[in-house]
Amino acid sequence: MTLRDVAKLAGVAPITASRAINTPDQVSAEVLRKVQEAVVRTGYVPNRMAGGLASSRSRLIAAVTPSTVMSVFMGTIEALNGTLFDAGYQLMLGQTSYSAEREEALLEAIIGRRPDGIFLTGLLPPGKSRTLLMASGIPVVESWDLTPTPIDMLIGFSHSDIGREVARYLASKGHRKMAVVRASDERAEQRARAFSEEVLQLGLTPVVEVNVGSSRSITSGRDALTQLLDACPDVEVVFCSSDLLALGVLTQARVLNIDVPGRLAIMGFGDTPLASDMVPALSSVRINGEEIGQLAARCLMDRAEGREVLRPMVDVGFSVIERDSA
Amino acid sequence: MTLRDVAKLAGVAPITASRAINTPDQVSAEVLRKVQEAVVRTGYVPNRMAGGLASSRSRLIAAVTPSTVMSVFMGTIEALNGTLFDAGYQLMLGQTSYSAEREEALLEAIIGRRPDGIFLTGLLPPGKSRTLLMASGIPVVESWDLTPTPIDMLIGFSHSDIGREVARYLASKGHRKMAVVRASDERAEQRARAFSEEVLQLGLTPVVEVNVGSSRSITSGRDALTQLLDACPDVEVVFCSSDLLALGVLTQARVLNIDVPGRLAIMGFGDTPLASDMVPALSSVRINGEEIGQLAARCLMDRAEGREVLRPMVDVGFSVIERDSA
DNA sequence: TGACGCAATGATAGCGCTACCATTGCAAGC
DNA sequence: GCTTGCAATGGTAGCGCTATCATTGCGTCA
Repeated sequence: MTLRDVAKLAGVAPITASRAINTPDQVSAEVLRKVQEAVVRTGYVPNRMAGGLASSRSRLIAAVTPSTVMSVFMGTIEALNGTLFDAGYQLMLGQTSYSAEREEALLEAIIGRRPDGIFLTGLLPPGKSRTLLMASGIPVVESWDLTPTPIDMLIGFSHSDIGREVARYLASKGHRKMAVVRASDERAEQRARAFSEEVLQLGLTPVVEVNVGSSRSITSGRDALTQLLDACPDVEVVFCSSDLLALGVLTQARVLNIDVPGRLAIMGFGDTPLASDMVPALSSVRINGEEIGQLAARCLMDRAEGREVLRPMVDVGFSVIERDSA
Repeated sequence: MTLRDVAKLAGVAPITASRAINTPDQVSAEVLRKVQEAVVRTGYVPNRMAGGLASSRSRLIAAVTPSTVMSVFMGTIEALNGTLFDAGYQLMLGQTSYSAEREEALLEAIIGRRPDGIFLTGLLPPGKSRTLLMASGIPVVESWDLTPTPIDMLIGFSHSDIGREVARYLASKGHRKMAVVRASDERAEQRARAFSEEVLQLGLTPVVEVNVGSSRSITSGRDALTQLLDACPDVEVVFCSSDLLALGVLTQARVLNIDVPGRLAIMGFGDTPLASDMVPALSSVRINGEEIGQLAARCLMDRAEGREVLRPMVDVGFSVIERDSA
C-alpha cells in the first residue's frame, strides 16, 4: 500500500493525495473526501521513512539515558515523550548503562537515523561522539547539569549549589558530624564535593564519604550504613545521592534499631514518589524532572521546525524538601 | 556527507563503497582500506533512513509499554533494548499511559516507521490497531500474558495460574480471611478473579477486594489498607497487584502499629528489587521480565532476518517467592 | 477586454541508499 | 586456444515520498 495506490483509488495525482493527507486545507473539500475514503478503504499508513528522506525531517527525537529501571531520569523521559508524541514526534530511546563505550556506539547509531533532535541526560564530555554530534548539525539538549560550554542547548541545575545548600540546611538543623553515601557517578560526586567543602567552610567535622560504586540498589544503601557506622559510629546525618540509597540506609537503620531522625538523620536526593511515603517521610532535594523533559521537548521541536529558541540555556533550579527524616 | 562523497574520495563507485562498509569481505583489501580512510576523514555516518527505504529493512524495533516510571515492565524493556542494540538494532519506545485511544495513535505512528518488529507489553484487544497490525505483516510479540489467539508471537505466563497458586500458598500458611488490593488493569483483575475463585474452592471466607483505580503509587496502597480495615477489620492477609502497592500497605501497617506478618500478612507481585529489601522482606511472585525481553528480541530478530522462529509461543512461568511478610 | 491574482492540481526530479543485473579480468581446465 | 567459473567492481533503477516549479481555470478589477 503506497500513496500511489491511494491516489489511484481516489482518482487524483499522488502529490494531491499527499496534500490531502498532510495539508488538508490546500485541497478542495471534494478531493479531501475522496482521499480520506481511499485511505480508510486501503488501510494506508504513510511510510515515514520515505517521507523523512524526501523532506529531511524525520519527526524522530532520540533520547539517551544511563539506565531505565528505577531511574530518576524516567520522569523526564516520560514527560519528554508525552510532549513530543502530542506534537506528532516519535521517541527513540537508548541506554548507555553508564558505559562511555556504549554511549559512543549509541550516538553513532542515533546520528545514522537523522533524528530531528537529540536529548542527552547529563553532559557529553569531549570525544569522538561530541565531535560527530556537533558536525551533524542536529539540535541537541544536554540536561541535568550546567556548564558554560554546552554542545548546543542546556536544561539543568547546579549540583554544586545543591551540595552547598544541603550542607547549610543540615547545619542549621544542628548536625555536626555529617556523612555522604553516594554512587560513583560524576554528578553525585559533584554534589558530594561541594557538600564537603561547605561543611568545612562552616567549621564542622570533615565529611565521611562512602562510595557504593556503580550499583544503585537499596541493598547498597543498607551495606553502606553498616560500613559507615564501622568507620564513624557517632555520625549524625547521612546525605545520600539518591532516594533509593536513602531508603536502603533507612531500612538498615530500622533493622539496627537506630532511631531516625533522633539518633540519625537521613537526606535523600531526587524526591521520587518513594520519599514522601517512607516512614519517617524522607527529606530530599526536589528536581522538577518533568519540567526538564517538557522544556527540552519544546526546545528541540522549536529548532526542528525552524523557530528560534528563546532560552537555549535554562537553570530549572531545585528545592530542599523538609520532611521528617532530616 | 553522503556515500557518494565517500566513494569519490576513495576513488570507487558508490556501490563499492557501500559494500566496503556493509559487507567488507566482498571487496579487496585495498578498496576496504581506502574506503575506511575516507569514512574517517569525512566523518561519514550512513543514513539509515535511506538505507531502510532501499532495502525495506529498518533495523528498528518498536516497543509499547503502558508506563515507564517505576514500572515492572522496564526490566523487560531494558533487556529487550540491550539484546537488540548488541545486534545492531535500535529501539523506539512508546507509552500508552494505559489509554486505549493513545495506544491506537501510537501503533499507527509506529507502523508508519516500518519497524522490523513490534514488542507489545500485554495483549492487543481486537480493534482497528489489531487489524492494521495484522495487515502490515510486521512481526509482533505480545507478552506478559497468554492467549490461544495471539496476533503473531507470544511470550508470557498465566495470570490465572498465579492467582490460584497464591491462594493455595496463602491457605497453606493457615490464612482464612484474605483480601486483594489491586490496580484496575486487565491482568491484575485476572489474577484477582482466579485468586477469589480458588479461595472459594478451598472453602474459605470470600475475598474482599479493594480497587485503587489507575493510580499505582505507594500512597494508594496506604489508603487501600485503611479502606480495607474499615470494611473488614479481621482480614489476615492481603495479596497486592504490585510490589509498590504492597510497600504502601506495609508502610501503612507500620504507621497503624499492625504487626507484619503476625497480625497481617502481605503478598506482592513482580518481585522488584524493592521486595527483598523491605523490612520485613516481602513475599512476592517472581516473573522473569528480563527473560521475556531477551526471548522477544531473539524472536523478532529471527523473523526480521528471515529465519524460522522455533518457539513462537513461550510460557516463561513464574515462581512464588516466600520471604518474611507472608 | 485583457492583465492579473489566486486557488487547486499536476509533472518532474530528486532525497541517499541498496537490489539486481551487467561487466571486467584473471586463473583453471579440457 | 577457448570456454568456464569466480571474484571484484560498476551501472541502473527504484524504494515511497515531498520540494519545486509548472499549469489550469476562474474571478476580479481598471
